[in-house]
Amino acid sequence: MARYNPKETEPKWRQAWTDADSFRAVADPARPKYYVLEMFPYPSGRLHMGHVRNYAMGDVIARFKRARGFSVLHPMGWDAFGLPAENAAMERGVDPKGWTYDNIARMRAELKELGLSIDWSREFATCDVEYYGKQQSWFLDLLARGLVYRKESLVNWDPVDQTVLANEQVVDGRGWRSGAVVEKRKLNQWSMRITDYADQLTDDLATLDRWPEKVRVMQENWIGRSKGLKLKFHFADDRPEGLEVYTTRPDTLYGASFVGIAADHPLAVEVAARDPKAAAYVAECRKGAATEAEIETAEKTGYDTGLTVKHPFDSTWDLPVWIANFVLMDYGTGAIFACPAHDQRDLDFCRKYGLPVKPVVLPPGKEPGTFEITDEAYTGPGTVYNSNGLDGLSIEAAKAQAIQWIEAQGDGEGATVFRLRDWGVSRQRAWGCPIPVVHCETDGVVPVPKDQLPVAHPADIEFGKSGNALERHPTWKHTTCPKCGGPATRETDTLDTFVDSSWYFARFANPDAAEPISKADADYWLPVDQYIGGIEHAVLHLLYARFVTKALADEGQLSVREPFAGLFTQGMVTHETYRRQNGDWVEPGAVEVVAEGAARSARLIDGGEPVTIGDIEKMSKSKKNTVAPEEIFDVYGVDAARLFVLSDSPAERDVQWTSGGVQGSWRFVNRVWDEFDSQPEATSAAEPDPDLRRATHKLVKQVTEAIDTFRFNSGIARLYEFLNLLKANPAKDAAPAVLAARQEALSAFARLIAPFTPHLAEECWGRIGGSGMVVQAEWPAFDPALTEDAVKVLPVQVNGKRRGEITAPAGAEPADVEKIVLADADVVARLEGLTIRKIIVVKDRIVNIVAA
RNA sequence: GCGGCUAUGGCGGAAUUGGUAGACGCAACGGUUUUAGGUACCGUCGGGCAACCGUGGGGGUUCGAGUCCCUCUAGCCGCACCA
Repeated sequence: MARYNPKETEPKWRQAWTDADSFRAVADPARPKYYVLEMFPYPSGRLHMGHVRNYAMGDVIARFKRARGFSVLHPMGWDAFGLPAENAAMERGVDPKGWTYDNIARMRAELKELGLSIDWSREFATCDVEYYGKQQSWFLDLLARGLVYRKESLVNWDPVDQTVLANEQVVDGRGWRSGAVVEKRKLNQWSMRITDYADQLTDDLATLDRWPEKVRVMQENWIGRSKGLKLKFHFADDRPEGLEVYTTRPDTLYGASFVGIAADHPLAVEVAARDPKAAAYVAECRKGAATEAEIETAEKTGYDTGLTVKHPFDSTWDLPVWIANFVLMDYGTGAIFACPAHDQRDLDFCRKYGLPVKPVVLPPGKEPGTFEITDEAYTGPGTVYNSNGLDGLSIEAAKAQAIQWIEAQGDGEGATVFRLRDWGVSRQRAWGCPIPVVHCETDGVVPVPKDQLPVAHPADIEFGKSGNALERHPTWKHTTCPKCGGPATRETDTLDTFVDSSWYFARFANPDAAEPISKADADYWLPVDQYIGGIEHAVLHLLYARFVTKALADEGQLSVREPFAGLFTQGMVTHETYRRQNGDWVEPGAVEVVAEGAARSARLIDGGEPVTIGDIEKMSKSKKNTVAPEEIFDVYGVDAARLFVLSDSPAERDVQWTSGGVQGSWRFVNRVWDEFDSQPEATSAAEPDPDLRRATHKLVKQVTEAIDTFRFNSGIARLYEFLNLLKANPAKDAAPAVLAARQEALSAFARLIAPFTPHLAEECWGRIGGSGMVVQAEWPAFDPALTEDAVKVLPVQVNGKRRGEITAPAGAEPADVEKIVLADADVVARLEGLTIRKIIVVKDRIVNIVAA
């Protein structure tokens, strides 16, 4: 059997594609466009199996769409700013810029080895000054528009690393890197007004019908739109201003027991100023619970301020005002009214402090006299009662009525409240996009004029110490005010790296454009037709990109209002874990796994020490359960590796890497090559064998549909199946009809495997004398009439149990099928002693005889 | 607590969307070739001697259910004192 040699063929074909410039994206108005994009990588320095799977998926789609006549854009870039480069600088004393570009060079080479159909002419990194300078340009546009602002806000401050940390970088109250206890600090921070778009970002989710439901739900929850009432309670004493609360349950106002305010509420601060006990309670609350688990179990506590407010519908009814630890200052108005009967937290609180509990919603089927609240609040449907004018109304009607009354009284109005907060984009880090403003003593914050962009990093930036190297630089920040010409200092904060990735897809439309986004090119290419990436970006990156797209569309810089028409979230690559007796993790390459029947055990190859086989987990350095792609490429070639990560699991689920699995893919590669290699050069002019011919057309249909629906594993299974069929119809000593059918089959097969194993496909295509390269060939077409078998095997059931089968011509009428069935000896034997009640014939599918 | 998803052989998973459950692959077992093999090739492979039984458990709809409905259980993911 001819051995396939990927070491020879794979580099050869990659060079051929490069020479032919096969993957250059051309905005051809005569052809439909297709923009395929995988989330661009952080240049960590090495390619891992997760990259292989992610980019292989995108490549399947890109090659498939290209073959189907689309003008395809499939670009690649680098999400290159960020903390790891600065950490490397501190740990190893290297320059972040040099470190990053070295990593990019290494990873580019590795990615190119994957044989991806990428238009490399569009490549850029977000740390290229040509890129972040354009980002500064549109940042200034949003600033001018009021979508960017600066305000003092509470941030997580790491006192050792001297920087702000994102919430995700705070683990159990400590900085993830330094281990220092994180402080809350008030700092002037730049923010983007994403909350201005909260409604649109929610509403437009409904248009994203090619996004996973899961991601849409996550975004919807994250934005957290709720509709209710903002209502001002008047104080019982003669304080002029009222106390504003937010509620989604105005229907339960008659069930109110108290009004609760957050410990940080201005009123609480005021009370604390004159009441030492209140001050002590507020201080206690501020310490607060740090972890989620603590919040979960934290007891509801409160402090009675002694103040009272009047019930909005009954001026003789006074409600006490409590400071309560479960009321949050940064949601709604920082104050609530509590209805214990229909809210569990309020109930817990009222039971603890002996406050009244009055039900005002009667569950269906309950009597007013007998319904009682014990230790569980009732939040279900029902009819409002105990509520004067609202009595008898449904919850929805009572909400509307209460809001109407409050509005008529001038005490408030129906309001929409979001959980989404504005996006804080300031980072005290040098390795990021500088924020292009200066601070002038006379003119305050002044934007850098666009003709002075980019605001670039200084060349002699000194990393290697904690804190912001831009701040520390001796000269960089000193400049002159563009307005008055007087002395000024540059802003030394840089932008969150999520800003960098919030528009890169639009820059790919034309990475050389003078303006940030070439409108003409973006109008052709955008939106991204298929975006592929990890579920971990379900909220942050995907939400920011949607926001920036809308903001830039309102600026007139873009036409689309949604960046990604289709989204696919792929699963991870996992591997078994192994541990030595002392608990140390061991890499798979050092372990030999032995199977005795179903039982498996493992030991070190070197020395034979037994090792424990652990859980299957995401490949990670810390658990040492990684397999280096280049080692796999070296043994089996790129195609076998690509094939395996796509074939063994559905694309949205995790795939478990196994050495046996990739060997199976490698076997397939060889068997395919052997099949092509055994086909004689001479062509057969005979009429093709009809069965093989039909199987070929069926295969084309199945693989086409599988790729279209991201069911790569199923498509590959069909290819394996078909290869088995070819083996059963070998070229050796074949009849001319079979040889002719094989010609058609192999021609289709080479093109069908091309998205998955592109190098092998080229080699096979060349072997059977295909014209040009597979990358230039059209996707095979199928004749629908030939995708169905001419003769159908129909299972025959008696009372729903399979009792035999018959063959009938495709499309046979039920009456004719019945005749065949009733003439079948096996079936007749089964029916002995029974009376046939009914015969159900589903055309081309099944026969069921109902008999008793 | 709220929201979402999942459950099929020893394992990953298929199943024309209500019509032959277990395709395809891995592992295992048996064989052939080989000086040898952790190679390659061929074969067997849900359970049961069988009748039959089998898609997490229980119920239902239907001529027919892995697929639809109700209910329970287990696991995974996201959010979380959000008023």
